[in-house]
Amino acid sequence: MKWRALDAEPCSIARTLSFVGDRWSLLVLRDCFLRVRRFEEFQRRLGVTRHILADRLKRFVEADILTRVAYQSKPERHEYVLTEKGLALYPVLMAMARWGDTYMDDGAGPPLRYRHRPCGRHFTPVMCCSECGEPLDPRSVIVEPGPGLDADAARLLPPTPQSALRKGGAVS
Amino acid sequence: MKWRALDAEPCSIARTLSFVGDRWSLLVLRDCFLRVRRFEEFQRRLGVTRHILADRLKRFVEADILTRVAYQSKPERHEYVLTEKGLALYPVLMAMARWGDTYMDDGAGPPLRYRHRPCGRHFTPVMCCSECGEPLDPRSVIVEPGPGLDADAARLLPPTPQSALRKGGAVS
DNA sequence: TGACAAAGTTCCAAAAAGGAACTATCGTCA
DNA sequence: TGACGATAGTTCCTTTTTGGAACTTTGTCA
Repeated sequence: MKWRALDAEPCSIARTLSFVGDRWSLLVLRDCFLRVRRFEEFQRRLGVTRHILADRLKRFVEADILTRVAYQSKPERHEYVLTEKGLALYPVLMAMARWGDTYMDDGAGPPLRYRHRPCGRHFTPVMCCSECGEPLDPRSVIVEPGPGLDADAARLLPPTPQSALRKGGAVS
Repeated sequence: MKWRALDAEPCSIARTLSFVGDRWSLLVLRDCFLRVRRFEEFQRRLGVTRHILADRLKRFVEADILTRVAYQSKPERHEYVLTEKGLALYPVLMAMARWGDTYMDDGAGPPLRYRHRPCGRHFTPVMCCSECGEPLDPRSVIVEPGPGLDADAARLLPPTPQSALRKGGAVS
């Protein structure tokens, strides 16, 4: 399958990956969330080659994930700022940070900690159910076809009734 | 920067990306969460070339994200099942699904819907603060150095005091 | 005038992915 | 017995994507 064809797949994960499923995209966005805004600073921090960085920034701007804002003229200089659509990728990055903190810790503890301004405490991000607020367990989630799933694409569905995710896992 | 060197970066997102930051890894895992377990079925569903699939599965097994379980002998056949470490990547995938549902909807609505078995309702995944339970807004999170951040790596930190994430965003 | 900075662009070599065919083991069926 | 199918890979070659370094452009500052 061709790579950029992913955005036509009837799967929201595949569509998201058509933007961020490569070596550098999410690291560029991580830096955006850390208030990095300028080409040179992305390049210095990430060590990515310049033409890859230019390409990723261009694609993000085209996708309205970043906007290019002039911060001076003569010569014209721009910086890259997250849009609302870009800010909405925050849970993806926090989920990765959490996983890395848990499983890729080198023994020294997490490199960064996060403090929640409203409650004032250090926290970890937890993925919760929008309806009941409980933390999500993959074994407690039932996947169902949605309105955007055409008949042909039903191959993407899991078997019914849904089997256990693993030996000993919960079954309906 | 060399790609696999990412796992040595003092950043949990970079370390996580050293496993899942490529074209196919997260799609393989998506299928694992949909109860796909066998080589042929991954290959058929994803359209990925066979040697890439073999390589990704091998790497996941080596990383203890999947385990290889025999389901018959003569000839020996194995299937791939998520470990706890692999199951812990669920929030990453759900965050991507949510973003795709929101921003990559082709007008037909989401391809899949999720029902939370404990409360019985369709839900969307929401990233929340572990301490107060409120949904996270990137503009309300303060990033601080953690114990795993050596002095040299402090370059990864954002400027202090932390500037606004975007024009009009909240500032401390 | 010459050095410097920011933001790219260009060129070539190296690595990774795509595509198709090939291999190996065993069971089944004629 | 021998062909065929299923499963799970492996091999070979081509195309695409990255890595690395140098080069360009526009304007400031000493």
